[in-house]
Amino acid sequence: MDTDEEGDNDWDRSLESDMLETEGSSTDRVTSISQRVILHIDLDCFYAQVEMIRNPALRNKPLGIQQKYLIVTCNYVAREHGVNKLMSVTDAVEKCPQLVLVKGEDLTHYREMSYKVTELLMSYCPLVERLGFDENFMDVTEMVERRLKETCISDLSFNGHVYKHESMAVDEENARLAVGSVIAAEMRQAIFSTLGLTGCAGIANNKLLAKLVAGTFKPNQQTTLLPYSTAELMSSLTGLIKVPGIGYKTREKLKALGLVSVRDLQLYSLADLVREFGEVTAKRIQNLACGIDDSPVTPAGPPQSLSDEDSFKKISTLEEVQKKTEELLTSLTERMHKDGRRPHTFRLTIRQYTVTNRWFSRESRQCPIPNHTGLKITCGSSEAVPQLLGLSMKLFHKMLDTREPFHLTLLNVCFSNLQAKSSSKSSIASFFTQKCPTTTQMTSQQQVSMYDFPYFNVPANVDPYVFSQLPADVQRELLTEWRQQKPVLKIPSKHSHKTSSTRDKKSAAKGSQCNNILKYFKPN
DNA sequence: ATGGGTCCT
DNA sequence: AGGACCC
Repeated sequence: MDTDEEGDNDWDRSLESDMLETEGSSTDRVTSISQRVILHIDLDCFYAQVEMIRNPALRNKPLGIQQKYLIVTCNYVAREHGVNKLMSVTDAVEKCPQLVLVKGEDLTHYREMSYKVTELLMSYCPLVERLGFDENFMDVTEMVERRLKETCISDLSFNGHVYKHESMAVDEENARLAVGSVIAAEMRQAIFSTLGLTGCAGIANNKLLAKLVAGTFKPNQQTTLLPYSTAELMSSLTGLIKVPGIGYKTREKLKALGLVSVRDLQLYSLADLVREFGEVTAKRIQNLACGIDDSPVTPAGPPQSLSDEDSFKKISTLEEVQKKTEELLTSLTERMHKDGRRPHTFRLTIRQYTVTNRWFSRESRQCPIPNHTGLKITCGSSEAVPQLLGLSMKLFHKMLDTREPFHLTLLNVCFSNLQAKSSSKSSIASFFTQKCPTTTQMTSQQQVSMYDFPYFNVPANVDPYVFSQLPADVQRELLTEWRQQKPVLKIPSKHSHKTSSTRDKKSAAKGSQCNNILKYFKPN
């Protein structure tokens, strides 16, 4: 039923849409050079891997990571025993009585490892986008172009699987993806040898396809999608909800239109779809169903918000609310202090128990953070928590009339509107005004060869991580300038601490003076 | 669901 | 402030 043979038109559209050239260009050569090469790197059972690194004795045992009554993920030994993600602890232990459980409600270690992975990837190529804690997209198009110029096509081969092929010769058409597959293997190897983590990679011409194809061989494998196999990959999806970008609500609306399969959505009238969703969304979801996705890889910076939450069976008194909120605030302010930036907005979120459980919806109230409080958070003063607790209770009373009985099942505290506490200048501007008298050397990392080093074309005195934090258009502008000229900007290199000209790692990790961006991308 | 995150309306 | 999406 799901087999699809005649729908060729969709794939012609797909190819055209991803081309950078305008419609007139139809030669194969132009087509192939205009395609992006996107990697999706997806760590295997991430929380379980982190716990197995923390305690290697868990390696050969079935391991489940428990949050409340749920197994949120488990290692592959546990999966062999029939344990799966998001199983209840009861069901999991029934399936596998020897299952070892590790509590995973505190995300600190996972978050730290997650940023180490992103940081490592960014050291090769600045265009890295995070998705959750365990997935990263990379746009390696420029790296591929550079390598291709110095590589003979006859010396190339695909690394890992090629979707729906047992083997694949490299020719001019697929050479760029082949180079992408080699780069993907290097990224996975770098992650494994420096952090001890395994993962999967997908290599394709856009994010959607890279992500989907990454999942076709698991765990610890990689797969490349050739453009002409797009139709097969998309129609292998068992339902519209499997298309990233189509979530529960959209699936339900599509179901109401009679659309349940990917193919249904591909072939549905766009005009009718526009009537339901509006033009932008209609086009986007129909394109997704066709494997078309021109969304860019947007480089990750430091997080836009920090939050801490806890769920529970029941909280029904003000005292309990106060106590739980204080706990949450204590850990959140600690994290915020380590971040180094100053939050300007505070939000309190609750979830109320209701019998007619309207899809677990939350309510929130937010307010500006007064200057004196914000400063205390950032400098790590113990007075910050009581002040925030005061704010929290005010917000709480805006949501609930506490003269009436209440039943909460969740509390969340969140800092947002995070601003670098810089001295008058914007933080980005200040990077470029700091002077660094000595030119520092770029050292290669780990087993990475100099040839591969990420910032091949950025000046040696530019910190790659700082560079990677700049908006993409600024990056491109600077790269263009640097290609033509000597660098005009003086920026302290992160490697310069080795020659003692800047802060060492420890003071950088501790120091409240340390630049906020580096917090997330420097080892602790 | 859990304990986070993103961006858009 | 809520809603959609992602893990």
